[in-house]
Amino acid sequence: MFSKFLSLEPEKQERILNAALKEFAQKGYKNASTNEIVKEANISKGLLFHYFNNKKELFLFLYDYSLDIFMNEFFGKIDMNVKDILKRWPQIALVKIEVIRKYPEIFNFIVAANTENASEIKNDLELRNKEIITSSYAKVLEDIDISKFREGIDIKRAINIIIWTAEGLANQEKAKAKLSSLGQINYEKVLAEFDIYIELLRNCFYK
Amino acid sequence: MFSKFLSLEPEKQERILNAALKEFAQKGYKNASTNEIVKEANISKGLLFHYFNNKKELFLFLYDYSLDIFMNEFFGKIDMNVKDILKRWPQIALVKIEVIRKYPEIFNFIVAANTENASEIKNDLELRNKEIITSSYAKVLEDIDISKFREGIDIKRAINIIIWTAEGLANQEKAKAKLSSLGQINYEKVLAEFDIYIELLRNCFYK
Amino acid sequence: MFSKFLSLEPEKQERILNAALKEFAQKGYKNASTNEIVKEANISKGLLFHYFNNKKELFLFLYDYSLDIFMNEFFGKIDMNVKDILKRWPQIALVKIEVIRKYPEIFNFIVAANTENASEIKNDLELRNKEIITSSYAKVLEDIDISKFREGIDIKRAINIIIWTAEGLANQEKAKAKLSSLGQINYEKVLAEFDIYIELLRNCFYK
Amino acid sequence: MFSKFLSLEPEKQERILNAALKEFAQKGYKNASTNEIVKEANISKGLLFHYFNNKKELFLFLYDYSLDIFMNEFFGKIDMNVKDILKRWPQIALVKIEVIRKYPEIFNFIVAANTENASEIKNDLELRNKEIITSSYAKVLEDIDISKFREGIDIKRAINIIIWTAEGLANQEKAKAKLSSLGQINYEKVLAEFDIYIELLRNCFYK
DNA sequence: AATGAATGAGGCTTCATTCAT
DNA sequence: AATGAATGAAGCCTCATTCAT
Repeated sequence: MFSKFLSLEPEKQERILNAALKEFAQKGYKNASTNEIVKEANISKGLLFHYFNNKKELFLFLYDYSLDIFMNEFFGKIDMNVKDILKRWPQIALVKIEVIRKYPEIFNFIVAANTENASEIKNDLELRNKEIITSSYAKVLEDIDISKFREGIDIKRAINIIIWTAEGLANQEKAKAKLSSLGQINYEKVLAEFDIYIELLRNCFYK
Repeated sequence: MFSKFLSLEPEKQERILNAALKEFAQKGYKNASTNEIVKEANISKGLLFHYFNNKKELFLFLYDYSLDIFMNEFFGKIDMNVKDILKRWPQIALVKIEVIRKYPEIFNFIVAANTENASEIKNDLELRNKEIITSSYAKVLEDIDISKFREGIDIKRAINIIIWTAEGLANQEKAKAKLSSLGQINYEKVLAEFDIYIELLRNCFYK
Repeated sequence: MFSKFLSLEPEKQERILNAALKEFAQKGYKNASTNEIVKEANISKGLLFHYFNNKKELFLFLYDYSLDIFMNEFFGKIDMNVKDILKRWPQIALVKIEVIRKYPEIFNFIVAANTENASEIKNDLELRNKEIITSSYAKVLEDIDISKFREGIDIKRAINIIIWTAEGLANQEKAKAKLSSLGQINYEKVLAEFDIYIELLRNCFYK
Repeated sequence: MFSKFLSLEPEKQERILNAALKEFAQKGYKNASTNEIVKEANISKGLLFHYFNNKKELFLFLYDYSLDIFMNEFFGKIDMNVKDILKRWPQIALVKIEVIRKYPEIFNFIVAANTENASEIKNDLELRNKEIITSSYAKVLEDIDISKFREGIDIKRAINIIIWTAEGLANQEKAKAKLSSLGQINYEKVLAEFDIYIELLRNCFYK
């Protein structure tokens, strides 16, 4: 399908990927201009369509590519031997942070793609996400040791609370960072904060 | 600024607002067509620009207008005498549901506006949201009775967990509804589920 | 449908029609350029699409318009009181010549449209032609006096021979004109030639 | 001129010719895509232009090639010893049918090429046709026995009527076939009909 | 105030042709 | 001879915005 593009010299591939990633992340699908992409990538108009046929296929290629890199990196780094969810969870947060630090543009693109309204791609994105999200959640929660939960606790819902707390904290910190002058997240502080919440939840749910 | 528009006969004002609300909610900022808006509102092309100068100002006027209506209705209905956060919170959820049911188009528009990437409006939206969100959170959490919390509990963070759990549950149900055949949220079921989580959290945090 | 265009000042309408007629007649549907049309008509790009939505609708409007003018003029001038086919036929040929002389561009366009391969419009043209051609033939042959035919003559086929002879002659003369230096048909000569054929056929088929 | 192409292995030559023939016949000159041709022929883009320089020369080479094959086959099969035009003519029709059945793609291409409006090739086609048509007509009518014609008959014009009748009938049947569900010509029926017309004309023109 | 014709820049996409390998 | 990546002009069409009436 995209063999023409994939057999390109890596340097050029990257130039095109980065240009497209950046343009889509900044402006969204509809507003992104293929003109800008080719200008930034320093290739001709025709060449982009030689590789990707049309704007939509370029976008979806980029999405699959980004998700692939992100997920591989992510799951490659998680230690599934940690069975205690309150220990695995901080680990996952750490790994996620590392991956974002390693591929910031890719992460930006994925986030932007999912805060997107363009009807042309909505279905295709949802199709891809449905599968990925459910399978990722399952994987991340796989093989959790539930023996540590206090008796009488509704374990399924307790786990949900743990997850939502983690997400909530992450979003809060992101929002704070946006408001601050630097726009940068202080990861060390976040992790420390994270530990406090974990302790709080441990007292609630564990024996 | 928009005095010309505001001194219009109310019926015509509404026609224009509804047409624009609907178009933006359905298609997003960039994809929305001023042509469709004037056709739906049954006014001339020139008139729209006579009132609002350009598309962006129309959109932002609509956003301010929507937020205003929504917030007024929302805060008008909340009973601030309920000081127990685990009781106020379900109340807030109920009120939110009522307001959404009363102004579905306005709510759709606000949601759509915030899942929007168009670079032309991103900054302006964020500017508006920054202020609103922080002040709303403060208001909703005002005057909470913390005497019920067990001793030794980190109250500020416990409240955060409560909030994030509520948000997490809401998002989960929205996602479920999207995947289901109807696409409709069963509010009664959600509220029942909500109660279970509240009980779980009460056992954790309260005396 | 095309009310916007039709309520234009006639001078501008004509400018646009002529420009489009000429471009399509010269280059065929696919090869014709809307860019050239607007340049020739001295209007902006957007305006053409404001009137006609897209290239195909412009073309089909032109076709219906051309056929309408041509047919009205044509049938308006034929004297249906002439019942003898060998007299009506030269009359028809004469009328056709007159109409072509009056609207040469329109005739050129109709001919060009029908020597056209573009798949985008083939169906629409055939749809229009099927109806027009059968009804025209019927009208032109309506009420013919067959009492003059010799007994034993297969009248239906004899009439076909008469028609095909007329068409054959007309095509031959057109081809000759194309080869000559002027490219112009000498109508007087053609009519004289026509009379000779009519006499020949009268001797064959009539009492 | 095309020596490079002609010194190719015949199998490859044929692959290219058939691919191009098919594409042009189906889509017309302008609409035909050199991309599709090279894909179908399984050669590289560059090679096509190495052999034919450009699209136009490819098309005209194909036209000359097709006409050459068609005419050779056609004239090779006609029995010029049949001197009676009313007998030679059905023979010619039969031969034409045989050749079309033998080389359907070539015939399709020739027909399509001549119902083509593309300005780039119009002149070149007309140039080629002018010569071919006049010389073919002369050849086909060569050495006709005119002694059978009744005295007083204008023989040259009578022959024209015979020719036009044959053409008229052929076109009528083609049009009928197009409208029918199958789109196929029933050759046996056409030939029977042909015989009726020949008898009619024999009674008119022959002693 | 109100209209809607008119603009023209910019959008995506196609395609014959070239050229380095 | 043979490849196919690369070009860029030209194609059709959209759309916010302006302006004469």
